[in-house]
Amino acid sequence: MKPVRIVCILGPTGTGKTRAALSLGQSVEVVNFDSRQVYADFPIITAQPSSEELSCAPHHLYGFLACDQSMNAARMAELAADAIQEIHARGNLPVLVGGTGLYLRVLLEGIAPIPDIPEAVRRSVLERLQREGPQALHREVVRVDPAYAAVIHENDSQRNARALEVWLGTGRTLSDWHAEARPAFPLEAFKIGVRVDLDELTPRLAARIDEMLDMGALEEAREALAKCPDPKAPGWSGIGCAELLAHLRGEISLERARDIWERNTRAYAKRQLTWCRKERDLNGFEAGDFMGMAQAVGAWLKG
RNA sequence: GCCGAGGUAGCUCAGUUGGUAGAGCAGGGGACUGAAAAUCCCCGUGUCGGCAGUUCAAUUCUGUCCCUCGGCA
Repeated sequence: MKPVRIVCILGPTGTGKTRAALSLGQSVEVVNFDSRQVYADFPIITAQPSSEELSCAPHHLYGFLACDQSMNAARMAELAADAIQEIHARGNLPVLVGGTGLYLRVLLEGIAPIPDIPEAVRRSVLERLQREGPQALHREVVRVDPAYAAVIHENDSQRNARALEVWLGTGRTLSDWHAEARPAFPLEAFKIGVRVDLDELTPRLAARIDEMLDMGALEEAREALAKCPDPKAPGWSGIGCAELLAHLRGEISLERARDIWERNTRAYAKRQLTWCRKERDLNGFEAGDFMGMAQAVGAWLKG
C-alpha cells in the first residue's frame, strides 16, 4: 500500500498554526490533533478556528466532544486516521494541526492495541493510589514490569496507575504491549515546526487571553457550567477553563483567574517547546512565514 | 502624635531557645506511548529594612532611625 501523504503543523499555542494550514492552498482539509480543541463547549477558551477560518476549508475533529467525556491518544489517533483516509479519497491534502505532541506521535508511530481496562480494575487502582500514594503502586510496578518502572518516577501518579491497571486488567505488562505499537496504515508526513522565542511569545499569549475574555470566554464558561456542573469532568481541566471555573464558583477573583491563566498558558507553551525540540524530521519555520511553508510543502508534494 | 503588627528569594510567607536561612508559587532545564492544556523529575547566596550596642559570634538579643499596615487621637 502506497503511503498516504499528510502535512503536520506543530508548535506552541498561539503561533498561528491554523492560519498556516489555510495558507497551504485550496485542496487542504484541516484535521485537529489538539487534546483540548475537541470540546464543544469551549470554542473560545481553547482557541478553536474562527467561523471565518472554518469557511476557508473543511475542518475535522474540532468541538465535537461533551465536557464530561474524555479523550485519549489512541482514540484521537483512530479518529484522525479515519479523517485522513476520507480526505485522501477525495483527492485533498490532509493537514494535521495541533499542539498535543503525544497525539501526533501516536498517529504517526502507532500505539499498542491495549483493550479497555474493566471499570472495576480502574477504580480499585485509583482507590489504592489515593489511599497509599503513587510510591506504593510504583513498588508493585517494579515487581511486575521492572523495565517500565525504570523509566518512570515513583511520584508519577498517572503513569504508575496506568502501568498497574494494564497489568491487572490484561495480565500483560505495559512494556510488553508497547512493543506492539504500529500505525493504522502507512503515512508519509511532512512536519512543519513553528519556531518562536518564548520571551517574544509571552506578551502575545497574554494579549490573546484578553481577546478571549472580550469575545465572551467568561460567558462561555458560565454556559458550560450550567450544562456540566461537575468540576472534575475532563473538559474542565483545560487551561483557562479551570481558572474561569474557580472564579465562577466564587473561589478566586476574575483578575486572579486571568493571572493564573496567563502563567499556566506560558508554562504550557514552554512544555510544548521542549517536546518540539525532540521531534524528529521537523522542518522549522518562523511563526508567520506562511510563504516559506507553502513553498516547502509544494516542493515536497512534487518530489 | 500614641498603641499594636510587620519589614527574610521575583511574589506569598516559614524559621533560627545567638553559630550568616527554607517552603510554595514564579523562573530555567528535562522527561513523556490510552488523563498529555495532564502527570512528573532536577536547579535556591538572599546587604534576613538602615545604623549602633552587647557578644568569640547577631538575621536572631538591646537601642535607635526609616518604611508598610491596622487601631486610637
